[in-house]
Amino acid sequence: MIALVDCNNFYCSCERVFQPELAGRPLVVLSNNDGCIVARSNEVKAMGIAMGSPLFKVRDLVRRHQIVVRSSNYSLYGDMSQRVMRTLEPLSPIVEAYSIDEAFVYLDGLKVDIMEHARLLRRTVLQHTGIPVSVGIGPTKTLAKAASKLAKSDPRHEGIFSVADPAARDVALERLAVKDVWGVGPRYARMLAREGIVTARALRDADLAWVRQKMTIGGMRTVLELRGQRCFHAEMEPPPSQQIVRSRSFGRAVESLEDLEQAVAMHASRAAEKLRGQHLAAGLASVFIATNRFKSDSPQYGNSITVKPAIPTDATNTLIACTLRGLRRIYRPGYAYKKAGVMLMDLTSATDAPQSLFAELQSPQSSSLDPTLDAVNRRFGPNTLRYAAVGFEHPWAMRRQFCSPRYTTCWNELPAVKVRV
DNA sequence: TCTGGGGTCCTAGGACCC
DNA sequence: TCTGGGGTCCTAGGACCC
Repeated sequence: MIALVDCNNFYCSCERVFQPELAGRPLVVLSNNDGCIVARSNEVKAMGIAMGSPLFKVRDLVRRHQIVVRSSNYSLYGDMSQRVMRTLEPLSPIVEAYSIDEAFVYLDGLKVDIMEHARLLRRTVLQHTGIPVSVGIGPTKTLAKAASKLAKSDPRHEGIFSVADPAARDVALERLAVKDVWGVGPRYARMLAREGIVTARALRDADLAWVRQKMTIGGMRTVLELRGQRCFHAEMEPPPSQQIVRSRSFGRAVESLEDLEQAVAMHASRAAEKLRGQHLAAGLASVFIATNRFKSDSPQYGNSITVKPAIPTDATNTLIACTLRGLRRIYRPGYAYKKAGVMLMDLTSATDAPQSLFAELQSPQSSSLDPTLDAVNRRFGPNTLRYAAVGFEHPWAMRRQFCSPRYTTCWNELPAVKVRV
C-alpha cells in the first residue's frame, strides 16, 4: 500500500506554527505582490472564498470576517517542508517528496497495521513540526490521492482514509467527484460530464480504449491506477530539469526599455543561479514580456524570442547578454508592461560544457563592451560570432525564425485581445 | 505533370500538476 | 487601483533528410 501524506492548508499551517495565536482564526496567505489568495485556512474555505481569488475581489468578506492576511514567505515554507519530509523518512523504507506539501510514503513490506501506522505518521509529523496532515491510503498513487481527498471531506475520518479494501473502494469512489481525481483537470471534467461520467467510480469503469482516445495515454494510466494497477512509480530523485523559468509580474506597470532591461537582467541572473545550482548549462535562452491581460480596454502586446548562445553556458553575463539582445528586439514602446521573464531551455549537464571558457569569463581582463563575446571568439575563433541574438546555423532555421509565430507574432495589430507569452 | 516511403527533429498547442 | 509562479507530458503536423 501507499500512503499519501498531505499537509493541511500548508502555508497557513506554517504561519500558525510561528504565530500560534492565529489558530482558529480565519487566515489567508497571498501570492507575489499580494495579488491573489494562494492558501486558505479551513475557516476561510467554509466562507466559500475560492483558491486563487484576487484579494481585491473579496475585500468585503475579508473585512467583515476579520480574516487575517499574510504575505507569503517561501523560504519558511521550504524549510518547514524539509522538516516534514525528514520526519517521515524513518517511518518508511521509501518516502517520495512529491511537492512542497505532499509525500508518497510506501508501506510495502512493512509488517504493521496500516491504519495504526497512518495514525503514527500523523501524530509524529504534528509533534515534530506542528503541521497537521491528512493521510490517504491505497494500492496506487492515484487511489492514495483519492483517499486523501476523502480523508479531508469529513472531520469524522480524523484525517485518515483508506481505500485498501476493494469492497469499500466502490462506495468511496462513488462519493468522489471525477474532477477531484488526480490527472483530471477542469477541461477533462467538463468533457467527461458531457459523457455522463461524474464520479471517480464511473471513470474507473469507463471503456479503456475510449479513454485513451479522449484523454491520451495519461488518462489511460489514471484509469488503470483507479483499477488498482500501478502505472506511476516512485521517483526517488527528481529527474534533471528540462527548463528553468524566472518571471514576475510588476507591482506597477512599466513602459521604458530601461525598466524592462533591469527586470530581465535580474531574472536572467537568478535563472543562471538556479541553473548552476543544478550543475546544468543552457543551450537556449528565451525572454518574454507582456502587458496586463486583465486590462481589456488598454492596448495589449506580448512577445517572446529565443536566443542561442554559441555553446551551452551557465555564465551569468552570457545569459544576461543574450536575453537583453532578445529583449531589445521584441520591445515596443508605448505599452504598459506588467510582466517579464526569462526561460532557459535545452539544458545539458554543465560538466559536458567547456569549463575553461567559464574560468576565462571570471577573469577580470575581459574588457570590451561584451566580454562574453570576446572570450568566446578568442577561444573558438571569430566565426563563432553567429552567437547570440541572430545566431542560427542554417538558412532554413533563420527562415523559421522569421516565420514562426513564436518568434514574431505581435498581437497589437489583431482585433481580438489576446496576450501570449 | 504527377508521383514514394521511411525516418528524425522541432514546434505549437493543449492538457495536467502543485 | 488591485488579478501568482513555477513545472511536466503528449500529440499532431511541418520541415528536413535520404
